[in-house]
Amino acid sequence: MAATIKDIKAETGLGLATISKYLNGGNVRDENRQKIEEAIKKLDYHPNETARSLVTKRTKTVGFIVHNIAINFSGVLLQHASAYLHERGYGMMICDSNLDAKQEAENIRFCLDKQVDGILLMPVSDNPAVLAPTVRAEIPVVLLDREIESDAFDCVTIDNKNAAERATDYLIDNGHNSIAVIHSEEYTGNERFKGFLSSMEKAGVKVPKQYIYSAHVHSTELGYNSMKALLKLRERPTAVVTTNYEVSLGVIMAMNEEGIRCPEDISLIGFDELILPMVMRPKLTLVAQPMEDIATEGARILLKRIEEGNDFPRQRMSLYAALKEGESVRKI
Amino acid sequence: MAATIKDIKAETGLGLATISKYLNGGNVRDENRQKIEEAIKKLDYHPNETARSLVTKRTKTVGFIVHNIAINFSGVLLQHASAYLHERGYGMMICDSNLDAKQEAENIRFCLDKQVDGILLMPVSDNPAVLAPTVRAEIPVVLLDREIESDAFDCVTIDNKNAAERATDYLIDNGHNSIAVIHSEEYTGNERFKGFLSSMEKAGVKVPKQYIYSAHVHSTELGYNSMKALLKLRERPTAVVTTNYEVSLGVIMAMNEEGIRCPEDISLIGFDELILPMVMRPKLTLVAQPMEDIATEGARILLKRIEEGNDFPRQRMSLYAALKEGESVRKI
DNA sequence: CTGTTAGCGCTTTCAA
DNA sequence: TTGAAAGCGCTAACAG
Repeated sequence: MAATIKDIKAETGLGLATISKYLNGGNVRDENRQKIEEAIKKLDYHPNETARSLVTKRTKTVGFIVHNIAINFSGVLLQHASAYLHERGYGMMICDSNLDAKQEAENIRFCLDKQVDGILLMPVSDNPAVLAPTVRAEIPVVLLDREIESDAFDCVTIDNKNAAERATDYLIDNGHNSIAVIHSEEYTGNERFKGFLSSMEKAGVKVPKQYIYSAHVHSTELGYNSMKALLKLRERPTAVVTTNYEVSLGVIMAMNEEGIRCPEDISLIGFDELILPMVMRPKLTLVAQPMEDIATEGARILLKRIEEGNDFPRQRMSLYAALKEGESVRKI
Repeated sequence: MAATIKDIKAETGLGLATISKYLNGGNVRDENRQKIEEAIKKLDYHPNETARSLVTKRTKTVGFIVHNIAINFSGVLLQHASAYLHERGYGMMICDSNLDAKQEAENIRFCLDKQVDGILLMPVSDNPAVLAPTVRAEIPVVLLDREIESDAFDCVTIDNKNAAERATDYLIDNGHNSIAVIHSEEYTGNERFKGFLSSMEKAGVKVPKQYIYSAHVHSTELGYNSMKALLKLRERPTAVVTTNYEVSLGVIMAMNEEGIRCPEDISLIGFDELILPMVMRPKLTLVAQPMEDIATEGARILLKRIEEGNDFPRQRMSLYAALKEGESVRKI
């Protein structure tokens, strides 16, 4: 059996309170401090965090609920959030919603039952109702990557619409006006689609229906199938905008299979500076999300709410995402 | 404040023990069962898992310590392990060692302090000493992906040496005998390197020194730099074996930059069936690790030890990794 | 600065 | 089946 504070008491002859005080950084007479430290070493004592949590009502653990843990984007966010939290003594309970709103709701309940101090959520659902239990439990939630229509939660996203608009502007500035778009109907996909439309409208270019592809969620298949379809058209677009990393991969697959060269035959612009766009040839021109900032800002806000209470206004951060020029866009 | 079992007691007039029994699936008179269920609904009661853990000495949480959470391979393992564990009511506390042995040791301590019931570890260090604290705490550990020289821990890996040997055999069968290898000095890198050498020896082919590249850890840079160096040689190899996914990416980057065609100019064979090899052209020929099996077998063994105790022998599973033919190897 | 005491919310004997 | 009581390991008044 692991040593408890009582064993330290027996070993040192001191009172429980003194030992507890020492453990929590309080002032203890030097002589006693030494005794305690010796006993701790001798007995290999480590405080039981469960017991501690029961009385402090703090678990020093936050839940991180991810819409899809298998994708690279999540891994990078996880990495930065986890580094930030660990440095501050917090652990991270991870839950994968697997793109399923029902699983997401279960995950929220799960985290609450585990008494997490707060939740970092990359939402699947856009329904604020799924978060109702967190409100009742008075557990703060920070939304990452996607927003939910509700002023009850902090959130950290990028300027999705604007970023997509700038990306499309870039194509137009390079002489393109026959541009297709492949997007999802998720939050980010929709916002980015809006940005695309806005740019096209601004430029006075009409977008034919057969140049718009979409599906419920972002996926490699969506990109692949859409690109295949686009290539069957009599009038092919000269450029394609994708609203997500996986979609870009699918598009590239399809282009490769059909022997289409990029950017000579068709230009491409996408999202997210993950490993592939750097490895690919040509280098993909893309909108680079500040992933580290999204993660650490989200974690920072969450810890602030946990440790300083709720008496500051909701934070809705929209970070700037820069366009990084690669070689996948041809000047016409 | 959240409702407690005492509130249920007050609401129903029943004893604490009866309610607790109900919560834990015991037999309760139908009439009382109804009362309890009503009260639970009315008060929105959820058992406090922290309190529960304190008395049962079970947190129903396992630690998952990953050598590097940012890479795709980890994400996929995480996905499968998390699905398996959640289904069985277990949570997952995640820690990233960031390829640093010191952080790994801290993570182990962290998990132990959080009273996890068991640990899934993708190790950075190959020193069994880092695991000493888990032995003292009598917390079971299952090693994933990499082994540690010690008969104290279960582990689930693939037949690394054999897989690399088969991959190299494949090159040789296709007429190659001028083959370079790029590996890390980590466990998997070394094992796979051994397999490479074994195959070459079997075929009676000598490997010149300048065809062997290595570094401490697997990385895109290692692949990139090594390939660049290889391409400067007067006598270039006709094929390259890499011992890891990231390394392959680096190799491909270098080939692209130098305008080397694969497999026409140089053939390539690598590890791990993640997204890139499927998107690339040509499709990469590779050793596909059974990632789902690694994760779920590891989790299965861990839960078995947690729930059934330590009275069964150490498990050292070495799963078979199949060679998947792509188009990156040319027949000579 | 130190020690006693009373819980945190739950499970678990044990007797009824 | 039920309930009273003890206690998991710790912190937090409070009095000394």
